[in-house]
Amino acid sequence: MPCQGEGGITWRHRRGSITAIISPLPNVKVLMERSHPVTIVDVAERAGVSPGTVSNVLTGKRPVAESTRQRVQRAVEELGYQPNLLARSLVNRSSNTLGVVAYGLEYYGPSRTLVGIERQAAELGYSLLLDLLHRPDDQDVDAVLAELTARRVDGIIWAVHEVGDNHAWIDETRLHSLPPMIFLTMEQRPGAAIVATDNRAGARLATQHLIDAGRRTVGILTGPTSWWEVRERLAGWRNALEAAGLEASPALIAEADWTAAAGEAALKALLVRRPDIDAIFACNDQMALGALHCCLAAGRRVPHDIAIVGFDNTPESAFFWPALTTVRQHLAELGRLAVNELHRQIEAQQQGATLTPARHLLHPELIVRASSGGAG
Amino acid sequence: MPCQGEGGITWRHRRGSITAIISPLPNVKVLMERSHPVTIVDVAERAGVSPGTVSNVLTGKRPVAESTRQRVQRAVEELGYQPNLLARSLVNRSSNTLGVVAYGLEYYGPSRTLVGIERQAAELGYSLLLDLLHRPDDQDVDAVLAELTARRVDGIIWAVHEVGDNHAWIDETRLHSLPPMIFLTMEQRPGAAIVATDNRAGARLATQHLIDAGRRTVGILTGPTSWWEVRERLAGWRNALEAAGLEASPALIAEADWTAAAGEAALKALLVRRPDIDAIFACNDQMALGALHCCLAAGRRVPHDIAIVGFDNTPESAFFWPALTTVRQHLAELGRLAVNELHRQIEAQQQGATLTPARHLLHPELIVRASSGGAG
DNA sequence: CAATTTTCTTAAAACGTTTTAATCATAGTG
DNA sequence: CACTATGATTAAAACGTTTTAAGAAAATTG
Repeated sequence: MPCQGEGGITWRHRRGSITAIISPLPNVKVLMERSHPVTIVDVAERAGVSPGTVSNVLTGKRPVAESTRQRVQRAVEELGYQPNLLARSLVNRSSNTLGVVAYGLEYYGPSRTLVGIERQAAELGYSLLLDLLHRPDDQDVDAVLAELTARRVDGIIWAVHEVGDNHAWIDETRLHSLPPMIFLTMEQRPGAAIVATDNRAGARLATQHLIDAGRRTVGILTGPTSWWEVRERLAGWRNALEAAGLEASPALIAEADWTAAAGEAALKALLVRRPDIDAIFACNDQMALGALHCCLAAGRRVPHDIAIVGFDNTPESAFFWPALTTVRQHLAELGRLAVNELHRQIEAQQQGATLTPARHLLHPELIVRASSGGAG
Repeated sequence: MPCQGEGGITWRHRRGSITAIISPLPNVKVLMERSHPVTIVDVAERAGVSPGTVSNVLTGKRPVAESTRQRVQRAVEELGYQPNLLARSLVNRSSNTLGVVAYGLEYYGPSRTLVGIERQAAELGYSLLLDLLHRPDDQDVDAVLAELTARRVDGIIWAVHEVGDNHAWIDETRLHSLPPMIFLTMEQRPGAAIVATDNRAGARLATQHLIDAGRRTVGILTGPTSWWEVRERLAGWRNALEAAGLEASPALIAEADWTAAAGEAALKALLVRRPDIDAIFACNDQMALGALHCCLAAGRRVPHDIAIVGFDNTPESAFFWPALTTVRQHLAELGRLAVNELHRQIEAQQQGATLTPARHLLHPELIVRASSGGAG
């Protein structure tokens, strides 16, 4: 029978023992030279209780007498005990960790979204395991998913743009063997929760603004059409123009690769084909910058001869020359929402329920500046 | 004695059993309705060996007969077994994980660096645990460090700018209770390994370039001087000017907050004070953009009246008007180097050795474009 | 005051791996 | 053939937690 009180110790010492120097002053103890990280057993010994009781104090899941709680707390502090989350996760079958698979972190959108994800995750008590793809379309995705499940993440956020057929990577059966998962910017399909910006609405907003400003021949500068976002923005552009009875033909479309350099070149070629263009909707701010450059070089005044609208509202866009009218996405909010939704799914699953996967669409907003002539 | 061969099973079934449907076709087995994740014991049962042997096959750390290896491999595949890295980490006392503490991920530099970190980490087989600070200077850093050590990361990368006295957060005694750690962009001090861009050299490069172009009154547009990087760049600017016998007085310094907006305002004020300024070194590209804007608005021609050089070489900088001369850092390389160095420290520590902490300084390079008149 | 409930504690069994030391074949020696 | 190497395999003990079921002490009751 374990003896108690007076600091009696019944738990066996294992491995290197703790050398405690008890200073002459009462209640002041200095620990030195621990040869191994302190465990819950060490704390239990010092507090004269069982490991189970220490656990109860720490997790607060079950009642414990005030006096022993204090004794344990003091032992924890004196030893500088830090629980081993690996062990805890192992027995709990939950790591309090979310996996984030992302692409293009060096760009504005994804990094902003990641910040939102991290914040909300931290708020809900999750840690983040980060995996980056080097290309959106050709990578061994199985390896990263295997890695994440091997680490027993509670959920996965898929923040990779839908490009080409990469959405086929994770089919429904695959999804079945994975923890709860949420997709950012990916086309809706059964069994998967989604949080995304309404790209189509954003493009409509931009195009309608140009139409309202009296423009009649609105070209579009797109990213690669293998991207789902691009196809959505194209659709929005087409919608707005057709609704206004204006031309929305392929002849007005120039495809680039998201960069300012390519944007400049693509617009240059487009203007040769269609010198009558009096407005451009660029699918991101960088290509819009390239477009501004192109116009400047070609002697076309912005916005007098050509009005330009971008997409993203990067911080620099307000300082382009002229300042860029653009579409703002709520990127951090997107990330927060994704985490919240994922959290819901996780909790539901832990309680044995299954939620019907939600689908959130965030509405972008138009920021009017000089490049569209709209700022007056 | 455990019976072997013929698929004899000696390992007890625990929890929900595996229901295997053996199809009429030989060697084709379909598994259904597993009620629990498959463990190494399940694999062992199916292969008719002990868990220890399965472990030996999987880790390859000890020899195992070819025939049993194949039997185990097949069992692994048939069951779709995925090792539980939490359990493995627990017994190995190493999680194959690096903690990354970062700030300002929404900005160009940090996100680029993170990409470099992630790549090299993936290459070396580490997973990344990401923690973001919301501000560089006032946060409970203890909590994030505790979290990382609780998850038993093998090492920590500190990618937070040194601002104010935040370097005091992690003093040498604190460092002693942490896993190996490497600091990005932090002033050298004993006991800590460092990888950073040579900011001073970069600033010298930029300033010297302006001097060589015949400028005589070179102002500087800085970020907050509480940042270590800013103080370094200021020093480089001063070095170059003093070496050339030119003025480097406080009257030529304008402080802003890294944004284009503040850069524009700060330069405007500076030009009122010192209308004789004929060149500006801006401590990042965004403030340089603000500076361009300011000059444009004030009717000062760039580079004719004022030459401007930035810092960072953001992709957009080549498309500013005029195209921006700037200093390029090798940000991704910085991240890779940090991981490599940290990896060295980790390996050394695991072998009981201690490395003297290294200090890498990366040399930035000057990218000459139109804004300094240097492009011809 | 005996009987019963309530409140705290605890021993022991998980969780899913790896590792150590021991066992057991098998093959190689003299 | 007895003996020793050699190599493959295994039982059992870690790793550091939480949880379950049971037990002990204290508090409440009749």
